[in-house]
Amino acid sequence: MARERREIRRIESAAARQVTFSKRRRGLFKKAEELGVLCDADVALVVFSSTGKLSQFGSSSMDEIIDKYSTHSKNLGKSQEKPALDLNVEHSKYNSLNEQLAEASLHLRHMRGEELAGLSVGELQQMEKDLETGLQRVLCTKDQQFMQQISDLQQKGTQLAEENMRLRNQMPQVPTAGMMAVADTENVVTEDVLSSESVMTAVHSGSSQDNDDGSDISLKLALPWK
Amino acid sequence: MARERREIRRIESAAARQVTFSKRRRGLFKKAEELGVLCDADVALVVFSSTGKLSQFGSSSMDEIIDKYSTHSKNLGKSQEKPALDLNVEHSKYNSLNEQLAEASLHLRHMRGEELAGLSVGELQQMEKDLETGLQRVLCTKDQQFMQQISDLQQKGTQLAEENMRLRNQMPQVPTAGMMAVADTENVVTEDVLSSESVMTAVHSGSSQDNDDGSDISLKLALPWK
DNA sequence: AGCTATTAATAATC
DNA sequence: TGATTATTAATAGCT
Repeated sequence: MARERREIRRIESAAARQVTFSKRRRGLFKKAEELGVLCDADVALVVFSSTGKLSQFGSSSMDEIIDKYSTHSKNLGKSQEKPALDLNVEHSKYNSLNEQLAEASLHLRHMRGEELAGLSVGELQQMEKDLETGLQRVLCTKDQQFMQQISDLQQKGTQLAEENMRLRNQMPQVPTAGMMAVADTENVVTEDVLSSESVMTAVHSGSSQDNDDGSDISLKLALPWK
Repeated sequence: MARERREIRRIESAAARQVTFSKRRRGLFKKAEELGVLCDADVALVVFSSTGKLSQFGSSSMDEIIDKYSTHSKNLGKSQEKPALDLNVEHSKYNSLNEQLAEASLHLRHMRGEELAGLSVGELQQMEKDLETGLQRVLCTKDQQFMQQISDLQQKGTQLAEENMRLRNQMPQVPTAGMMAVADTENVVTEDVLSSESVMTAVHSGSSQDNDDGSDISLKLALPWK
């Protein structure tokens, strides 16, 4: 990469060696960093110059990467000086952890939609859409039922409140404290729980029939509550 | 250094990333070796691919260089004891942390709907499960809130019903048809909408009046919803 | 340290 | 994965 090709041999001249070291070291670190960034890799680089000077680079924490390395290399054969049983156990644990990490990484990539050779995007999307639609429908139904229950309850509450009012009005005397409290409660009930649906339009039939039916229905809904 | 300049950013496509990783890794290792030879330097290079695969290079013994590095770095702060056991403990901690971090990060991105290019059937299913779980939790929360609303309404309804009863009992005469209707309603109400909370005790006033009023009320309530 | 002439690395493509 | 090639990046030899 230069005016002239250079043989890959130890540079005898200390000065030239130093110069080349500086230049190439910079290039090497740059490359290391680029690899780490581009390929989402963990890179650890340690360089001791011939003068003993230390340079280092780690895409993340140096110690972390080195620890990881140690774990791997231990797993792959080398028996440490103090191959205590505990150590071996620890090693296998580390091994397991590492495997899990790799697996998790793979799993994550899949989740990210990467490395999906077999499936077509359209198929996947269709599947997702279908599932989502199904879930949405279930949700809607459930919500509607809840809404209905609430509506019914509200209706029931309003009905009872009005009934209370009527009873109170019919009762010339005997106003008790309990009644007062109830009155308050009624007001609260009247407040909208489902604002969107509480556009109650008051309509009255001039005549009064079918009362029983209406009340029966009301009763049915009300019963469940204690 | 190629057909086109490439931004130094994480390559999203796993396939492309893998290809680039292979090429650049080779280049990096070559450069590392050349630096070691040309400049008589000690070079240690450790690379973990995004899949967790380990690659390493050492101009001399890896462990030797790493030891040297450790010695150097020790001076600059951290005290690394010789007790391998402690180191191992540290390693496992590190690994565990890494795993958790990576997993959390992945899940987050996934939840956000990011990085979903393509998936295998198996992986898709898992994704769906995860998504469903998230949805389920949202649903549960929503349901709980609905339940709470219903519960509150039921309480109010019960309170009102009891008040009605009290009022009725206090009213010696003037028993109207409407009252009867209400009484029926109460009975029906006893059916469970929320079985857990439906312990309504049925109490009836002997008299029955106010039929007309009751019907009016029913109509009012019924109209709004439907 | 800068500056090029060259070589080496490599991104895109097959 | 490997080979090919057009380009870019790295860098050897000088100043």
